[in-house]
Amino acid sequence: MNENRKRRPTLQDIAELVGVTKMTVSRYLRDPASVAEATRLRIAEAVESLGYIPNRAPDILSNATSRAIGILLPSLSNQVFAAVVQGIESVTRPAGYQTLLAHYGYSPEREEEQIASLLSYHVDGLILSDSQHTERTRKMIATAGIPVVETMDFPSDPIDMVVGMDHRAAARGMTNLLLARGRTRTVYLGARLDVRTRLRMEGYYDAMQAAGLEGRHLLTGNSSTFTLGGELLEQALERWPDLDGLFCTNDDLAVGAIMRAQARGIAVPQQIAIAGSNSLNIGRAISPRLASIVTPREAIGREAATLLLARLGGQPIDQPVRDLGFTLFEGESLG
Amino acid sequence: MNENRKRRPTLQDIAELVGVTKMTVSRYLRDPASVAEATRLRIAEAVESLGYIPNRAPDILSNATSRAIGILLPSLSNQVFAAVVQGIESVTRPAGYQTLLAHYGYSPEREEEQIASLLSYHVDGLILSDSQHTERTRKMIATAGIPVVETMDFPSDPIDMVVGMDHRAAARGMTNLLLARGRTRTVYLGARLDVRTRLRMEGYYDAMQAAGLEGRHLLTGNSSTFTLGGELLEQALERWPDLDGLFCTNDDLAVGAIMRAQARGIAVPQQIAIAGSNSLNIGRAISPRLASIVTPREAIGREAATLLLARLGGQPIDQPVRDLGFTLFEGESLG
DNA sequence: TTGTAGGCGTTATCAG
DNA sequence: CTGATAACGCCTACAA
Repeated sequence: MNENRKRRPTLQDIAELVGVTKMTVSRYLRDPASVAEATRLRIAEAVESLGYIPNRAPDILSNATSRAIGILLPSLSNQVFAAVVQGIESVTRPAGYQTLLAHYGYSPEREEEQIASLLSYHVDGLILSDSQHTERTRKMIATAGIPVVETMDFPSDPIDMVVGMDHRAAARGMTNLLLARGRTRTVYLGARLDVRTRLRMEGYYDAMQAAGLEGRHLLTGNSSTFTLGGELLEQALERWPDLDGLFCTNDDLAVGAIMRAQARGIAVPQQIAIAGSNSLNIGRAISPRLASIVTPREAIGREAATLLLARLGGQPIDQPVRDLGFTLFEGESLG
Repeated sequence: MNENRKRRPTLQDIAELVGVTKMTVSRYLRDPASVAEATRLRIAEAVESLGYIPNRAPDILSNATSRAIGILLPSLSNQVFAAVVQGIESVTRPAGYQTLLAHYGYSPEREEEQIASLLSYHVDGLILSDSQHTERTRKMIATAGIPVVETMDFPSDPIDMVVGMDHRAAARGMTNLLLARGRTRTVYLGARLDVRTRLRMEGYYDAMQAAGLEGRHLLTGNSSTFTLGGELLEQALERWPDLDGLFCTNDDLAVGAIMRAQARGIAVPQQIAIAGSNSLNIGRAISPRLASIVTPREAIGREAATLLLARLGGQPIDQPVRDLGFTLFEGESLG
């Protein structure tokens, strides 16, 4: 349907212009010093004038290698993953690896499609952001035989390498902080159920039960927004008028809850203590500053990329599962 | 260096397993009905058991077409572009087109690299998010001969098609709203200077000057964060203690400024009116609700993708530059 | 319904 | 330092 599209210049076109064979041009492109000076200058000129664009397809076809790695993100709108990508690329870019990004809206089926697509481009490795995958995803990865790093949490059945942190322990820690401040009627608020939300809820219940308290939670399938945090606060208050604390699965919900509380004249933290997770910038800007789990997301990205490149370089990996830990930021919202 | 990597199964492998030629397998994969039933079942089984992964390289190589379009994003952490991508994919996915995402941190040089990379994969079209490009970027795109849509603003020298809105007029409108509320000493706050920040500042000055007032602005090269909004507020107050309004280049800064003002006991909007741009969810969650320019970002994505696919389908484009307009949300932060 | 031949653009390999 | 040849995996075109 688009027969009129100009054919792109190839090595052959450059070669003809210069009067050498494409082989010489190919050499020039990979290492200019490998051709004679006179030839070099003429090729350089021809490449420039034709606006040559390299074509990866033949290379991929014959090498089955691409110097590209695929990154799978659950969501583009979650700040957390922007930081992970930054960490990854701080390692891959200097090493000359390209990154191909794909997102899948937290859906394992969509993740499968996206992985199939990346594999069809022969990426040399994959960095995943989830621990739940379809059977076909696992099989495709096994067939491709490329190294994989699962990031963020710890899969019960790892595909290959893992770089994560213990969300359950972190949530336990944060819940204990709330308990230490005397908050015994905390409610856990969760949105779109991804693995991390569930793990944090488990950590919350761990801590509550260890303290001899029953926990309470409110979940929704909607994706997290600030306004949703406000709505969940209202719902929680209606259901449990005596609540004295909120532990939110992320900072978006938590900040939304703080704002709604303040708008309604509920003092934070005096009447209700509020904690979040991920420690986004907005939690530092709001007053009171938001207590939050500090996730080492950029470090996770860096470490994942480092492991992957090490494996691609044939180095043995002594410790394929790495826990990057976490810290708790107490802020001013716990009382 | 990775000679031990398993070779992936090819059509040939499947064919040998089944006892047909790869041509038959190829046909089966594209249209199972085109193969005899008995053959079909045996091929299906073999495909499954080998975990066959399609390989795009040969196809790209021989067709110079990929059914993929490249999307260039200035930043992964800016919510605005997540919405644009969603709009694009709501059109491209049903049409069977893949999207390849690349980001360039607002740097034209990095944009150039990323575009080169996408072109090397033979994307069929490009959707850009900026109007400033290097010379080489323009040349590469011309050489590739593929359709391009520039989105968000209106380039003075468009490459091809354009889907945007008038940021300058929008900023003029918002400034006029501030003026209508009697705010004559408004300051414009800008962060990392991209084209939109500059256009909005121009719109602000347009309106101030039309009202016979001198404008004031405070710019920084840092990227926008909520805490930065607070800091800029402080700086502005120090420099112009009499300021009665802030117009921020985006909602992040504006929300940060509101929070800092509130923490310092400055009433918004009574003492200082505050406006932002982009109309993110947080502006609706905060109290007072933030006045903001409502940018039709998802619509921009949809329209851009629709134009691009129309062109790829060979349809004539009657109107290659489209203005999707804007609205102003007054919220409660203007007084 | 299935098979054969040839080509897409590049690089590895071997010659000169 | 440069050239010739073959190969990568799939699809189009043609043939049986």
